[in-house]
Amino acid sequence: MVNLGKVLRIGELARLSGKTVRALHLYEELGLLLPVQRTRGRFRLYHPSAVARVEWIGKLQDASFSLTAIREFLDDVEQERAAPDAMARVRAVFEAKLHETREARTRLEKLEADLVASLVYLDGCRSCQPVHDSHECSECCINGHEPQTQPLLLAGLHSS
Amino acid sequence: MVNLGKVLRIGELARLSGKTVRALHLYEELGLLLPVQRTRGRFRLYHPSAVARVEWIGKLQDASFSLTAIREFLDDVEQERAAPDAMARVRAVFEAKLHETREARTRLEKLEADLVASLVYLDGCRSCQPVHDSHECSECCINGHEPQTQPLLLAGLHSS
DNA sequence: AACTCTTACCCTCACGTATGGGTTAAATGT
DNA sequence: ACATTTAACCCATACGTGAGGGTAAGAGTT
Repeated sequence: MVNLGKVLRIGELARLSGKTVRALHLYEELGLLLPVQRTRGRFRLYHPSAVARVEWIGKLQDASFSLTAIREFLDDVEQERAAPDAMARVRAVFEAKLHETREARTRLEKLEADLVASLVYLDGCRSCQPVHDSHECSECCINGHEPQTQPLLLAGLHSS
Repeated sequence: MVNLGKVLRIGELARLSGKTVRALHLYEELGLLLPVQRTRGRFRLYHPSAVARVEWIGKLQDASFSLTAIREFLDDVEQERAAPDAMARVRAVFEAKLHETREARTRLEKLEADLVASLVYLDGCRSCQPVHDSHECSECCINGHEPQTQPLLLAGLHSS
């Protein structure tokens, strides 16, 4: 946008990609991102395609690849262009990640249910608030109400 | 199991709760877990209910509460037994977490779709492998195939 | 003797934050 | 036309964070 011509400075790249300057420095340290050149004063200058590169890194991070894993991933692809199993490797990695993701989603769904159960339980508490003062209500809600039915997320509050 | 009577040592507590000794030490440093007493030789001795406490900590961690957040949570509940809004606070925290969780699940679902799309794309690649040698296929699969349709998770591989 | 526990220290990852200075581009002054 | 100032930007370096993992030397327990 600002640079109609060719290059971006790190701040622009940061804004366009949604990352911080610090993060981009780190990516360079780890060999994930290189400026096409530097100014005389050592300012980094990036090709516009760096935005896509950084966004790609972000995508893989969302997929919970570590930065070093992303680095290995790049190495694999760059150095094994001639190997017959390059794509097979990528496939394997993605398939493994897909399984992880499905498991993570299942865990999140369980957590959601736990949270809802806890909120329902606390709703029950609120209805007994008018009956006695709030000190007793705390006792009632945290310690009472038949301990077995207490949601897991509230079960640790009694024994300090 | 081993201690029929009263107390657990840290290793037993670790085994029963599925955490490491190191983690339990950390919880103590942060004020989340206290031994009922120590032996003359400073070995920590825990009440059996500590197992539930540790499991509760784990549950909240699964809900992506940080340990310091859990600490604040405990403070809130312990120090505000007399305050009328103690339960309201707990509710608020849980409701916020529920929203976060739903958002996280949505993100995971998007990620799952991305992964599936990438795998489908790679399947397409594999079908063109017999046509030419693997070097060219790598070029084809990573750089070719109409760039716009390339899944996001594969889009960063061309511009090194 | 064999096992468990203690404190203490360093390692990891993906950055955040702080320091103290250098660079660049634009606006102003002469 | 050239010089200076200014604001914004950037540099390298180093230390801090969270939630532990790992290891070691020594001391306690059975």
